[in-house]
Amino acid sequence: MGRQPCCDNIGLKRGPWKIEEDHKLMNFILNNGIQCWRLVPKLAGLMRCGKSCRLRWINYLRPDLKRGALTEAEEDIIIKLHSHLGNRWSKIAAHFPGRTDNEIKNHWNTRIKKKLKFLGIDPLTHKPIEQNDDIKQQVSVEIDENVKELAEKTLDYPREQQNIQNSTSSSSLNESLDVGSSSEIFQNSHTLDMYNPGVEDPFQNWIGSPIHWDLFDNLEDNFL
DNA sequence: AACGAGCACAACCGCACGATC
DNA sequence: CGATCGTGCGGTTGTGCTCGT
Repeated sequence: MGRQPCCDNIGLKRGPWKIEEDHKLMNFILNNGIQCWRLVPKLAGLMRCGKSCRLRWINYLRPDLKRGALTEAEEDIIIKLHSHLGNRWSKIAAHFPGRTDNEIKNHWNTRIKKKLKFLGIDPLTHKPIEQNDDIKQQVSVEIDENVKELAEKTLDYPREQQNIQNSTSSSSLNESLDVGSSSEIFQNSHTLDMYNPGVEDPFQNWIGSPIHWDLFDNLEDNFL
């Protein structure tokens, strides 16, 4: 009883995809479409399981994928969405056409999580981490001293900083995003910096306020 | 130049769920 | 109505690259 595995692993290739394999899969799907993932590798002449082909297509080969690092603004939206949706990466990714759930999940685990922890925010609850007073004070001092360094080194921030600092207008922030729906989301929600009028550096303001999440609440209807 | 640590990302695994038989 | 199938999802692991020593 129980489910059969999606494929027997006998004779099937695993590990990183080669360019020839990518070409085979890409050509097959572009010419024939996707009827049944299980049949795709057989018909395309690949020694992979259907699941592996599906993953490769979704996360890497799809023509509509957006390449490049996630922007600071996209990170903000991800954090907000995560506070509402939790680890439902596919739901979060649905707000970023061209981005994959895997990509967002990886970005969360490798960068945003650390960023939040560093700022004293629990990535799970999105609330300030409970600490005794001594530790709180110590962490607070460390954060103050390291905020700039964090922004400059850890977060690949300067590029975005330039974009943001060059203008306080929402349109400029939108221009700093790639075209696509995240940009549209920002246009619809009048951008995040509308909540901090007059603040030249939204990032500095953001990290100084653990309850910054409240500022996002008005955006909820636009997202959910 | 060689090595190891840390990091980012690609890929795999196992489970859940809806559809179909 | 239960068994099976196909697919999607989230957690985890593997791999390759970069950087510091």
